[in-house]
Amino acid sequence: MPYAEVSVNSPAAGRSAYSYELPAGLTVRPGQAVLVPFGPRVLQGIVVEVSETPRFDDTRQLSGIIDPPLCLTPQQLTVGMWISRHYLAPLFPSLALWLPPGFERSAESVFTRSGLDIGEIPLSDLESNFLATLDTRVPTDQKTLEKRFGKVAAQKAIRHLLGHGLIERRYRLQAIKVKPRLEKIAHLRIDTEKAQQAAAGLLKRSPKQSAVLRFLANSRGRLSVTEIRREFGEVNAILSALVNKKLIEISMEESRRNPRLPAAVELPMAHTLTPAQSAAVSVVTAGIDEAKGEAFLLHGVTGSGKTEVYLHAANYALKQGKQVVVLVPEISLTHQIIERFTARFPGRVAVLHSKLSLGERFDQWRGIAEGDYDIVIGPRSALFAPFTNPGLIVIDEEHEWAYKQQDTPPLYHAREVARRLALETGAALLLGSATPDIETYNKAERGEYRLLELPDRLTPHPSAPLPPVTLIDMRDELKSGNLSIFSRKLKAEMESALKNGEQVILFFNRRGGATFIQCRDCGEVLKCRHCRLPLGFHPVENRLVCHHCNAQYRVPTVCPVCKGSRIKFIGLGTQKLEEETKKEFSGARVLRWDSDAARGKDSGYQIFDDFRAGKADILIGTQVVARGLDLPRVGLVGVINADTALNLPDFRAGERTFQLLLQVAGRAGRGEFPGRVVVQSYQPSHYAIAAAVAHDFKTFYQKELEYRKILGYPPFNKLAVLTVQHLNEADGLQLAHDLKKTLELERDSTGVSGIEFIGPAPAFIPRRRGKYRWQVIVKGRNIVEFLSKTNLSSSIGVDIDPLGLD
DNA sequence: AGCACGCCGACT
DNA sequence: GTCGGCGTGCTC
Repeated sequence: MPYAEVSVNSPAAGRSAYSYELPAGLTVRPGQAVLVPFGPRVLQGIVVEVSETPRFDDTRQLSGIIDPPLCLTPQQLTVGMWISRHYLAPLFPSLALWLPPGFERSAESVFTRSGLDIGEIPLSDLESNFLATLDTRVPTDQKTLEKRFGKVAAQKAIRHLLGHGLIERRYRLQAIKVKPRLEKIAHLRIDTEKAQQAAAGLLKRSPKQSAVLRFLANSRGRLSVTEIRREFGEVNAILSALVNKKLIEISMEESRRNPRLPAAVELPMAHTLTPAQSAAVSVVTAGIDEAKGEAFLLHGVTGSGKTEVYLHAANYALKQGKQVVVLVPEISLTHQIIERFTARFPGRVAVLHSKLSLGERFDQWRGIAEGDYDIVIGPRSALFAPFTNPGLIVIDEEHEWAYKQQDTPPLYHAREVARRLALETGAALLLGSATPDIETYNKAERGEYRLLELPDRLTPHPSAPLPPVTLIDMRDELKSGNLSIFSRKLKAEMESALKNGEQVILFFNRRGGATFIQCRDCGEVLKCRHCRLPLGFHPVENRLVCHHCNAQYRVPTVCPVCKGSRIKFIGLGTQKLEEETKKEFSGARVLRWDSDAARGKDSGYQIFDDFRAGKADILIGTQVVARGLDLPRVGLVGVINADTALNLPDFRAGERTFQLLLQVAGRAGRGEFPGRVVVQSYQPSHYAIAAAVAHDFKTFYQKELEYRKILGYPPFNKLAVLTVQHLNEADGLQLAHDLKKTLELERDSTGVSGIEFIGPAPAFIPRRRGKYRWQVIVKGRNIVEFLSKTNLSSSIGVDIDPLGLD
């Protein structure tokens, strides 16, 4: 008798599949979406395996196949299961990444009144009221009842009434969330020639009918009623007259909700490539042909034409009848790349992202599944587009942190999942960046990825070099009595740029602001004695705390290095910077673009467009202004505080700082004006800053790798963060200690070596939803293998390859 | 996530 | 004695 191992859509199912007996006559395939009984409910599930022997003795019968039928491909199934294994994530959500938007439906309770008489049973007013609202046949769902009687009261009443057998509970899946949209379509019942004749005949007596008929005939005999209405106004009577004359027919047809894509002019592929670009393209196209899932790292300085390489490689894959996935870090900031793809491949590009409505996302998904589109662009989730034969996966700005899923398991990294998907499907994987991730570059160096370089910058002036960078030591400014935010050099450069009609970008590094303490005389940042990571300040206890090992220190009054007394909390906001800028440059028009200013759906674009259109002279911004924005009138970029991000308690702080500085420097000199950059820093000799100023990725990479090696950070070890939560702070800490001890015992008893546990320490968000959170860091070679053998309680959060250790 | 089971305090 | 609070364990 056949059995199915099923991943069940219940938080309780965890990482395991459950065994079900197949009812006689029913066959299912691995990947199939099914319904299964789970406790008192019937839930959604995905078949992961079909076998003759169950993994569990006491099986129940599988309920049936979900309608309409849906089945993951073997590759999708394999990748989904890999995600669950590798990230120690629950199985169903890992597989569900492939499911159409709105597919997941949980079970809800519904109630009917039983035939039982109330008799002597004591009921409160609310309970009799509650009972009266229920029908004996038509069930009412719990949500409605909770809305009417209040959540707690309803639950109490349910319990009481159920206990006395006055009501009955059943379960059903939530209502379907999205349906295909139906649209009224008018089409001709006669050929277009006859329709033209009929229209001529109608011209005298019914001119409007005649016009509508001609309009239809001129539109290949098919139009939606909405379109006709847009042209002629209210047309219901006219259409029904035409229907009565048996000239046309009206039917309901499925239509697509189309998200608005940037309107783009069609552009041919004719663009000539530089020798470096065409060399890269031919290597990638060979990879597409070989279909072995090879990975390529395209390392190209800002403005070296990486997108053109993507476009040519994509064009090649499409010509082979294959599909293309293009991942971008955040959809809202990358509409330039969407524009270029839609211009080159009009009508073939689907966009999938969370700002679309559920209906739009559903329709894009269906369009992809039905072959209407063969390119998809979107953030990390676009990787899970339902392509049957992907030939190329592009990850633009592959170093970006947005590719790591945060908060909701599975906490996957799109780059790593794309690697698995490429290996499974044979698609070529193309990672692009001006500042590759250290781990990615390390893989390229070791030959796991193939390195492609674009060393030259393409600007209107073909040989324009990278913009010269001046590094200002802010300690010198202080010593010479300049207490302003602006160094003398930056101020002078800004004045001359403004006089020259150039635009200026001021980059302000928000990350790390006010969380660390620095000496304004020598630039020293207070660090943990054990971990060498900057200490965070906890105002409540007035103490300095290491977020790595939880060591605590008193706040010193003098600098431990230079004995100076000007120890300061670094705290400057963009708003303050805006004020200061307006004060110092009174004639200039200033715009601010940070996450506060860009809250609204489109206001980010708005600020960008305004600045690009020359409506302001100075743009002040945080991370967002560093992205790949093309602003041709920017001559000068000023970095207000290059080093604040260096002082985050995070081993990737150096990498992050380097990436940001290089990106922001790349904004200068992309058009009419020669670019230059002024970088202000309290730690100008730090290798991340020195290398960024020299535009020298290689040197930075080597220095950073040395540092990672000494401290045993990735790529030399793998990391995981385990988080425990508890309502009580001390109990939570105790739990975390217990966890660490259990894991240490486990490690020692199984003879595993090279794994260490650090902490417990407060999590970066030490309290969330009323619960205190403590974390234990796991560091070592085979930590995933080790952790999956231990049976961690499901209440412990696991983050494999965390972004930072903060 | 729910829900059942089961053990302790407040009350008829 | 009973009702009902929420700690613990289970769902093939």
